[in-house]
Amino acid sequence: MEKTSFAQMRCSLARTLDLVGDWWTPLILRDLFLGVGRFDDLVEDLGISRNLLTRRLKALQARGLAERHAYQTRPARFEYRLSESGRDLVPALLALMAWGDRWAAPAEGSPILFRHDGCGQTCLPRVTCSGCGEPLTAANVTALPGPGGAARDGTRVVARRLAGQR
Amino acid sequence: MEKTSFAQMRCSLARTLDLVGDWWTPLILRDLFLGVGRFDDLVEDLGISRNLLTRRLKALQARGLAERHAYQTRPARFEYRLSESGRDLVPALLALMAWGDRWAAPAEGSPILFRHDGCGQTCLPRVTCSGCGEPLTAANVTALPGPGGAARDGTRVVARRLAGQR
DNA sequence: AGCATTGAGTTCAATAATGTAACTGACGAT
DNA sequence: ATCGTCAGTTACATTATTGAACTCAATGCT
Repeated sequence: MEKTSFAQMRCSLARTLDLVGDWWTPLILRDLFLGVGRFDDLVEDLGISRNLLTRRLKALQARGLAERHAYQTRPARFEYRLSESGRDLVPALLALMAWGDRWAAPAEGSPILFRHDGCGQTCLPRVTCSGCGEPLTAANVTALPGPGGAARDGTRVVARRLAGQR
Repeated sequence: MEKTSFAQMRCSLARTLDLVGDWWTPLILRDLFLGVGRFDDLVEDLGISRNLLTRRLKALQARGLAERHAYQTRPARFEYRLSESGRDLVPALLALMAWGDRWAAPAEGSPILFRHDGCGQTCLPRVTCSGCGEPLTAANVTALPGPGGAARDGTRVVARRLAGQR
């Protein structure tokens, strides 16, 4: 009766969630991105319990999203940093933040803004098509069966539908 | 000793996770987007237990991300659909899927592809700056304090750092 | 009419995950 | 010699998730 793993599902969203979908994990990644990487700072910033933070950080290292670096010896002290794959996840986190700004922002306004250094402006992250650069929406994208599709747990019905059967 | 709520945190990512960050919830939203909206179809597709699906669907309705529609009467039968805010979340889910395609894809390749109807091409969702259209990365965005920032649980340390104190 | 089937859930018991709080242990500072 | 900091552990209570069986109303089949 283990918690169901999404790792074997034939769906890239499921596999992503298996790696970073745990409660607290995206917030930890956000903090690492923002430069909050020490154990006690994370505890204070998030209000997460210490034992759970320990487990999450170990899992993030095991999964390759974060790395543990000693920033001093005697006494040995460590901080956590994003790995390459962790940094690559940041834009997706920004997209989730942008949704929160639109649909769940506090009355006081956005707590954190982001500046795009390229153009210097405070920006809204948008999800766009790599081909033409236009914004993607639920209304203008169509799902197609991919090469790795299969009717397994996680996409049993979806795979049938995409294949055109029922 | 309740599960910690992220709803009151002064961070749009935390507030987003409070609404859709539960285990299974993003996969349910994916299925609703793909047109799998009936109770038994969701159970079969995902392999989720029925009582948990009941809870998740009720929560999604309560939070305004999904709606319950009768598609026939006598006998009364229902299906779930994305609301406006739920549809608006789809691009962020696509961004997460794109990350999974890069970092956690099965050997067989992407299970599902998406076509952007505007340009007709199979596309990679990218997160870009609304101002200039360039892709956002962890390296080219800088966090700034926003109007709703506050040193509360969730951003206690981050808010201090952004404000320039330590 | 009698019985199996379908859709949309409930109920129940066992196991896993999370939260709270106190504790450890190696230093360094007063 | 004691206090404080950092980076965790340990123990225990409370929720969550799982798996399986069960309900209930309305048809469809024979």
